[in-house]
Amino acid sequence: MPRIGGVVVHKELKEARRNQILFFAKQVFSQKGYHNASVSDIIESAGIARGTFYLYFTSKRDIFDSLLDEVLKELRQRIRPIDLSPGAPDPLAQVKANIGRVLEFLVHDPELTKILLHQAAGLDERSAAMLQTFYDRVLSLIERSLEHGIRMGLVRPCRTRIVASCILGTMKEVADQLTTQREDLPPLEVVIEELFNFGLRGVFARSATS
Amino acid sequence: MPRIGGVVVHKELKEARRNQILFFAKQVFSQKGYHNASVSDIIESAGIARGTFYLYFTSKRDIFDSLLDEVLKELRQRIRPIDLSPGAPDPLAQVKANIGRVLEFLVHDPELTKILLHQAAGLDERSAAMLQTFYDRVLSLIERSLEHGIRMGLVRPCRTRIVASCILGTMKEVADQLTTQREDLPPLEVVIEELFNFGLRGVFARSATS
Amino acid sequence: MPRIGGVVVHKELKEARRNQILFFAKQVFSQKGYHNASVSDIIESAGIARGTFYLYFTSKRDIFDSLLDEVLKELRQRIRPIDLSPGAPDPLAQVKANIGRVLEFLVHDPELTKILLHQAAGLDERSAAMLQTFYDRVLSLIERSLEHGIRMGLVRPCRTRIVASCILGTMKEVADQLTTQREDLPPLEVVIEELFNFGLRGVFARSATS
Amino acid sequence: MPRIGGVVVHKELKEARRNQILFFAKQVFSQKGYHNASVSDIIESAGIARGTFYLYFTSKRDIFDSLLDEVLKELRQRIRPIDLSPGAPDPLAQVKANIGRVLEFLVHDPELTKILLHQAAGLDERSAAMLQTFYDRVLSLIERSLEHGIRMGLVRPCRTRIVASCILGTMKEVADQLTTQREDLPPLEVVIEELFNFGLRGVFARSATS
DNA sequence: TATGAATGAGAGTTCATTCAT
DNA sequence: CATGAATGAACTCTCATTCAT
Repeated sequence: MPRIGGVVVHKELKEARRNQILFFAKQVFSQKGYHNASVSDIIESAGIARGTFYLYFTSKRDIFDSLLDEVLKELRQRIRPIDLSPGAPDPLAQVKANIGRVLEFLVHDPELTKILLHQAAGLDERSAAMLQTFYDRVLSLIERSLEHGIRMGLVRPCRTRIVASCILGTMKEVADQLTTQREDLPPLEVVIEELFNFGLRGVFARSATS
Repeated sequence: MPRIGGVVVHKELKEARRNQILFFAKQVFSQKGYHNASVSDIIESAGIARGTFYLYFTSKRDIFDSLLDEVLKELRQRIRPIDLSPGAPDPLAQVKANIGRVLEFLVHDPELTKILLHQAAGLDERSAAMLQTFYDRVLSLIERSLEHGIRMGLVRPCRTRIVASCILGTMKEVADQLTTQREDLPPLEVVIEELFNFGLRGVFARSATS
Repeated sequence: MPRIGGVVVHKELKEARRNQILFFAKQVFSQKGYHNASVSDIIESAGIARGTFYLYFTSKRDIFDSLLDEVLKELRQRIRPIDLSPGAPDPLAQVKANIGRVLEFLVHDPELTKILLHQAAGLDERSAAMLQTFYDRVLSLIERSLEHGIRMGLVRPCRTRIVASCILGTMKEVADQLTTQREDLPPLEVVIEELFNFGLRGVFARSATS
Repeated sequence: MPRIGGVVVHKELKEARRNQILFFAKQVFSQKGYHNASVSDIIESAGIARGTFYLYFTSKRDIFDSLLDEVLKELRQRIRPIDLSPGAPDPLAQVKANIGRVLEFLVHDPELTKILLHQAAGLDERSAAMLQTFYDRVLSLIERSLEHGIRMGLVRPCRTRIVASCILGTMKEVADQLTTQREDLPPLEVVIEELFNFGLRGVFARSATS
């Protein structure tokens, strides 16, 4: 028991230290960008020695990837396929819940959002591939939902791939605005509502008559 | 006269040389990203000497900014406020024309698009400010159009700022997909049509009845 | 008594531990060389903690010196001056015995031999001085033997210093070959015989007639 | 012509610069050893900037290898197979000439000799392989000469491989002594003579009678 | 105007050593 | 006595920029 306890405490401490460094690296990367952020910046802000950094991460790139992994993993958990089985909640409500879970997380961690939206995009092939994989999965999910919707008569026939891109784009841009703009932020529910309505009905006043 | 002519020819030559370097830099930046692209990469692909580069540009950053300026300037020209004066074309047609002009350019110059969407985003404060200014102008334009539309009864009442972000987001994402995906590209007109319809009517089948 | 016994046992344990670490360090140094071998390599292969290492040795250099000391001390013991007192064995037999004792040890501990011949040579002033001292002693011993031999009419007159170097060189090179070549090793006695004959008579077929 | 001249001068200048750096690196490596010599040491002694170094050599290792290449190449040129064709000089004279050419070069460039004998030996697998190849070639050459000599009745029957090692060893050790000892250096001819005689006749006074 | 050798600040990374537990 | 997390000096290498030709 004490032995195990010791090891556990030990592991927890290591984990805690690692998270502490990750926390400061997140700030630094989000503020200065990957390339303009130096390992020196990170260790200074974390208050650790150079060597300590390399005790927990194999390289500057490694710690960046850890952060990127973190966002993507969290987002993957928050984006759930629409459940169409009998007794499942209203599909539209499920869509709205997805939007809510995603935006909630991104707004709650603006640095990670910046890293996802601004830094990871143009870094190199490696991160491009990570993002590609992630966004492709998301797009496929949206596309399939649209196809289901069309079959059910809920969604109007359309080029699902293009429309899926549109929907992804609205999410990205709104998330970006929410994390960049420091003022005039409407309550998150309002944003979600607007986002949802825009995707559902567009901007036209009486689209049915057109 | 010959003097003047000489100078003019001279200036034209300088301009041509400059554009030549810009052309190759565009390829290099779009492919490798700002930081991973070295001045060596640019001068090698342009076939000029190191010193020559600094005869036309003051720094690596300078040439990148020139490229960024180029996209933004071109896009600014292609995005025109909706003309509501009597005798002007149908507002919706004007909107669609705007979308068309923008996408046309971006698809026609995928390298510049990549630079705009991927590289410029997380570079530093400087380029962040340039983009901010540009996108703010675009967002304001969209917002004002929405407000007009609401007043005219064409557009349903909504949070115009958020909806403007949504619209901007769809444009960005679709442009990105168009320039990244090398295959399965539908004809540009189809994309424009889908984009336009999505913004106008959303995805809902019979939104009027809801 | 138990106290003393305790201390003795204690000291023996310490000594055993020390030797254990020395043993693994020997493998590591001989395989990777002094500089490419890290303290991490040593403690990992020895299965001890970082701090433990510094309980038994003051530095990486210290443990290397200990190993070097070990070889030199052993070799010094195995190289014995030729005993010319009446009743002593045949001088040539004594020479051959010397060769035998040295080669026997070096072949038996190839790692130490590698450290002696390859690592210690170009390390720094410190080890250079250790080797210098050792080899000088050996050379002097050989030289004095040659002088004796000349006086006794056994050895032809020659520049004893240079010839001593030659003899030392043959020993070094043969030892190196013996510990480097993993195959085709002739029996040690054969090697000793050849080495001895070469030093004694050279390669010439009938040197007496020349 | 002027064009070609320009290019030639240019190339010559580059070559000169390279050699200049090589010259200083040689001193530094021979004095401090590969690992204790830093690139800073080299550029300081050469009086050039950090970047300049990497203009002429790709890495610290690269410049060391260049030096090692230099010795080995030169030595290969100076070691010539014994010519047994009719009318060729006396084989023994040829052997002595080989010894002379090799020692001459090594004595003339003691730094390179130190690098060859002390630094390159225990550096790593890479340089070990280079040396192995070189020494194997030399050993084979000696061995073949011995075999010829045996067939011609000039050389007494023996284990040629072992004896070849002995001969190589005498050369190495004598070269080492010559370049290490700063005083008491006998004239090179004397050394060559002694070395030659030792290899030929050994140390025994009248080996024929034994 | 064009060149490209030279520059040097600054980056990421390693590793022998220390010391609180 | 044993541990291993923490340290930081020192290393090699890169690359935007300059300037004499």
